[in-house]
Amino acid sequence: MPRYNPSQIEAKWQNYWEENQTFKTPEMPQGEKLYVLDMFPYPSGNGLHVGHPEGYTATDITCRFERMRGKSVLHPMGYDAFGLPAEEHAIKTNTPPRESTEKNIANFTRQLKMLGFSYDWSRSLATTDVEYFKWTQWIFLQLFDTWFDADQQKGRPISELPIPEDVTARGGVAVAQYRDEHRLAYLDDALVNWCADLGTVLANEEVIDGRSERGNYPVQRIPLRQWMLRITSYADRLESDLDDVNWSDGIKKLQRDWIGRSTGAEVDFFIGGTEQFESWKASRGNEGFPDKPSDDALRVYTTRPDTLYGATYMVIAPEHPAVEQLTTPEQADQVKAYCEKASFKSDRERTEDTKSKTGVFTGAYASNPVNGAQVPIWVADYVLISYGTGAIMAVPAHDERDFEFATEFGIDIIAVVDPGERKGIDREAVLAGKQCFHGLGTAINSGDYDGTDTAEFKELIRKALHQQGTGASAVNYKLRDWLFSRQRFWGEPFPILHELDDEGNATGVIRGVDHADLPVDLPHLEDYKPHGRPEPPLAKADDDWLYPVIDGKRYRRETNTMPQWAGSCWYYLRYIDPENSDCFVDPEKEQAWMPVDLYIGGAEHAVLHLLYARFWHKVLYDRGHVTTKEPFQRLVNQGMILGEMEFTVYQNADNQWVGANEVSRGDDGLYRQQDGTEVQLVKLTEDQVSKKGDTFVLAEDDAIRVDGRSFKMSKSRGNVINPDEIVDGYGADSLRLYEMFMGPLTATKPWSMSGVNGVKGFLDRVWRMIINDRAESLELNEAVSDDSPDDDALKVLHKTIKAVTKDTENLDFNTAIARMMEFVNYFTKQSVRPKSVLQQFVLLLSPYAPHIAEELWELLGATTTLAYEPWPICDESILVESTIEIPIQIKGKVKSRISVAADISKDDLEQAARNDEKMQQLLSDSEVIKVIVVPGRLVNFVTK
RNA sequence: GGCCGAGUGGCGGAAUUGGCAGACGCUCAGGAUUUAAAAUCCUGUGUCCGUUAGGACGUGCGGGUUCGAGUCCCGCCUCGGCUACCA
Repeated sequence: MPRYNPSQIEAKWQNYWEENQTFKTPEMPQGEKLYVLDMFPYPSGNGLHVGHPEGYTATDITCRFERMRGKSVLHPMGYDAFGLPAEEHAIKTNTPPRESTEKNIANFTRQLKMLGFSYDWSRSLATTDVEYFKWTQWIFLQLFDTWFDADQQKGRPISELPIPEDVTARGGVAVAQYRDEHRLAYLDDALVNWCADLGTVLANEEVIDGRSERGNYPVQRIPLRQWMLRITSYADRLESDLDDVNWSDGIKKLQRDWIGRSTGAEVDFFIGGTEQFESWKASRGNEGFPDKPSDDALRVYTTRPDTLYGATYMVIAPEHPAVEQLTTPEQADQVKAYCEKASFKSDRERTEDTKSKTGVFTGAYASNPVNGAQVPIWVADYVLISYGTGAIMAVPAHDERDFEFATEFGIDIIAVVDPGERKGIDREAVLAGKQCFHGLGTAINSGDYDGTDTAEFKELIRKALHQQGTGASAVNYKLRDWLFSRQRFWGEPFPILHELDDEGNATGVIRGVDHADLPVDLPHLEDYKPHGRPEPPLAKADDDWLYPVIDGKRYRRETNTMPQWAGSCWYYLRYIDPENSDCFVDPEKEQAWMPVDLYIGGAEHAVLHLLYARFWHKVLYDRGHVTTKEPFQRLVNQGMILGEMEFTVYQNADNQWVGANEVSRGDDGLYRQQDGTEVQLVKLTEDQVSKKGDTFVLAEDDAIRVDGRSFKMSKSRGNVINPDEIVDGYGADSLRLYEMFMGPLTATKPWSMSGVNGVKGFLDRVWRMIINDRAESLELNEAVSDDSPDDDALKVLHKTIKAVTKDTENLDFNTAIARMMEFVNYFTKQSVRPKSVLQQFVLLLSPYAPHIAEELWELLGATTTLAYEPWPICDESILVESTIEIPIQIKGKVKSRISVAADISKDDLEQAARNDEKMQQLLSDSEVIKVIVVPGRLVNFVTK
């Protein structure tokens, strides 16, 4: 019986595509190009997750569709294979990381091929390939060789860095040091996030609530000399160039918020005592605002210079260099104790108690530059050393945090902004300093500025401060420089050498490895486990690797490795020219294929990966290696796929039901709120549940509330769906189709096994529409005919072509599939199914379910793949209807329908509506006061 | 706490510029076919009233604009995601 047999068909066509290299992409685009990119997966040991095929199917549909529309499509796939999990796994299973990584890659490749994606597999790459990371190292050397010219807003070769005379005068070592300080890749003693359990430092972005994102281990802040990338130099461009790309507003906003640009002013508060204040101010008036704060002033950053008159105290971070200088002898013990305590506090502890503010008075005062008022200087850990100047002027009347702090320590609160009368604000309380108001308003208690509104005040005070030399406009970013080194084995080695003196000590001179000597491969190590100390595992390499000698000079290799993000910052460029051994990408090919026209992936990469990749791209652009400012022209984030809907309720020890709304989670389990008795979670099947109002309840007792929702798939919850099993049971085409039919690509949606079954049912019907599944051998359904189609058949076909084309263009795959289902529902009812119509339909289906489509295409008479057949064209003239049905409303409610000529005039339509039998009846005893006629749409009578 | 997104049948979801709410699929029920089952096919499936004909209500809640609101405006509620002292 020739039933639809996906496993047989799918294997057959996957082999065909591979043998015929159907999807091999030409070196250079022929005709219009389209570069469609998936976020390449991390090849974990668990294999593919159903979230992967969601985005991959979406891009594959687009690629197959556009190929048929004649575009030259680049659609590659690879692996982001360096990183912590692979190394952790390798340690656990005692295998070399490369071995287990390669095994995982093989498994991923098998799974991806099993899904029938039209990748050009000859372009596949892994970030762990030595030939790949050779170029990752090369790009790092580009960063090392670049400084950022703030005037031109551009990265330039380090050789073009202007060296100040006084540096030149101090000799070659000073010049080299000056250069090192300005490179985009530089070494810095930074307070880093050290994670002892992982044995590495982590980027800020990898630390969540003071714990590691991977593994959830505690993270400590310690000072360590680390490689940093000067991404902050590019903050402005990373922000403003978002205007030019086609990304969702949500993702753009996430990136903007992460960059966190704010504008305001830096202001110096004099700390040399009241007597000298006037003379200090006078000298500042002459000399202007210095680039670096002088010793006699404390510099703050504020976004609200208009509230300067309300500054009743100042706060410096515990790590601020001026702490010691400012602290008076009487306060020394207290301040010292506070600062020590703050340094031991983990980030977690510091963020945990954001509600209660702590701090200590230094004993010192500063003079407010606008009026000479004396303000006390405090130390408090709610001010961060890493942002702004590490010091603030505190305006408790108009800043929530300062308000809390001032309330806690009984510091004056002086209102300087009058909110006026507005909803939700108690004006009297604000003016009395009893409530905080951070909005805009009118200045009060601000000397000559009284009565000015906030925006204008900002501008005036900025000018005044500039003139007086006590302040200047400033811009700050939440974005910090990127901590780029890791103390782990499984990453790209840095192509950097540290010069040694005769005793074998580092001289402080560093150099890049010559291009000719790239790649720097990882050394063989018997033991690469982390040991809880910041010394990287590569330090245990043989001397041959560790101590190269060049031109008689002995060097020690950099032993840190790059973070996992490195490889994913530029992989989209390598796909364009993956075999090139002279160059990371051929310039001609780069120009022809870039930018990426469509990039689809999960929103979890919305900030980090995309920001890092854009940063590298911009550096490569500045240095003339790529021709586009932005790498990814259009970005779409697929939604998360949740597990199957779960119904849960609770039971106490006596097996009595406890509603989901009555239960709370305690430290050691679940308990009933009312009496504190312990309860247990019970999973229910659908038939045990019914609906009452908006809530689910137990079918046997509708007083017991049942919780019904879907959860994120996770091993611990046991709701993970394995793509292998779906393909085994239903076929790859069903999996692809189901994931696209679930709902809009960007929406979060729950998995449903019966939904998969439903989609399989559709493919079965497609098969039977064309194939006689009751025959002994494979033959066409007897309804399939060579006759030319009648008008209705053509109408259904062209309606389908139109809708599927439009929906596919817009990535509205769920509705495109619905339209194809309608087509099949129509034609399975027809006893005559013209072959020409079915062929067109098979082409429409092919991007979605390519295997069955190829098979049916062949059975309908073709001898080669349909992958490059022209996409069906909708003939609009066929769709023109001569008569249409028009609803007739009374006061907006549909009361009747009439059938009229499609091109009926407005007046005739109204008359036809009035003539309708039912309308005459309904309108007979009421007065029509107005008639709305929308030709082609409706007629609406407004009656009294 | 802040920001973003979303609330439409039993479930997933459809609905040009405001213009016939519930396309398509699942589920469930009934029927046909079958010795029986599976598979398949047909019919029905928002709620309420009504035997039928038909009618009323209905897109989280409360208001508003409009001839007409799922869609626009104002005020709330709930859920999900991200973020968290960034001055």
